[in-house]
Amino acid sequence: MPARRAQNYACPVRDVLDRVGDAWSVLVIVELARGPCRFNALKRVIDGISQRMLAVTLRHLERDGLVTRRVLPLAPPQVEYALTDRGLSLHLAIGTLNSWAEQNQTGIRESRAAYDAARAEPA
Amino acid sequence: MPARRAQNYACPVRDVLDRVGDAWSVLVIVELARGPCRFNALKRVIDGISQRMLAVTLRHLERDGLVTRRVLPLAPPQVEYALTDRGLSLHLAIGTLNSWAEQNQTGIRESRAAYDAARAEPA
DNA sequence: GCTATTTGGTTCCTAGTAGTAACCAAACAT
DNA sequence: ATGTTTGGTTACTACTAGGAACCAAATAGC
Repeated sequence: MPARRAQNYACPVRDVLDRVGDAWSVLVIVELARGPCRFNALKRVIDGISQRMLAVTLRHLERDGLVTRRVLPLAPPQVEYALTDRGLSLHLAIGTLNSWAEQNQTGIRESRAAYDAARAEPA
Repeated sequence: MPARRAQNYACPVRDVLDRVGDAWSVLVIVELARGPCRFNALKRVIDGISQRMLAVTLRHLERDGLVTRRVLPLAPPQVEYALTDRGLSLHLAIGTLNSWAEQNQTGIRESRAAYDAARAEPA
């Protein structure tokens, strides 16, 4: 368990990234930031996610108090998910990271290309 | 490749998280933000990391232009790693996330405990 | 009445990869 | 000449992320 030892490191960011570093959490949060949404609606809009991964992701977010789950007493029972205040504040924090990403993605792509090119031709 | 499809989603954050969401990258960046550092020095200070993971992590960061690698022409050749300006700016962006984590880690722990307790006793 | 579809999941299994352990090679020290 | 430091690479494994398939209830369609 190397990640555990890393947490002895007392680095709070690691906690966040353990939750949000996976492929889907951010996508779900961003989508829910637009407003509450039902399970299958989320599944449709987050293209490529499987039912299982959406369910797992939502459970995690719910457990951390980032998302609420509300079952509507309807015929085919509908479940509405929404961001909590905490989830909303995380969305803002992610926004910062997003800005950085937008400003730097071109530069990063160039760096990668240069790096790869340098190894490709060790002439 | 679900993560790929997710990137069609045109979500720049995902790019960042793909690089920085792993267990070690943030730790390395935080450590290098204190100043340049050699390979084994990093290995010693980042408790629990293996040689391979440190090497892999540094390669990734170098490829993205976040870290420079400088070989010192000494007897047992020493390699000094340092953050680039881009790496430094990422460190700042991570700082935001870190603040959020510090402010919310208590609340999150409580949410988790409450959630787990609720499932434990489905009385 | 019988089938199909929508709701929101859960179970089972596999493929991929994160991570560990072991090996490598040069140079200096003892 | 054996050991230790430097900075890795290679070979292997165990875990888990994630896809495919299944489940169950109710309404809609025919």
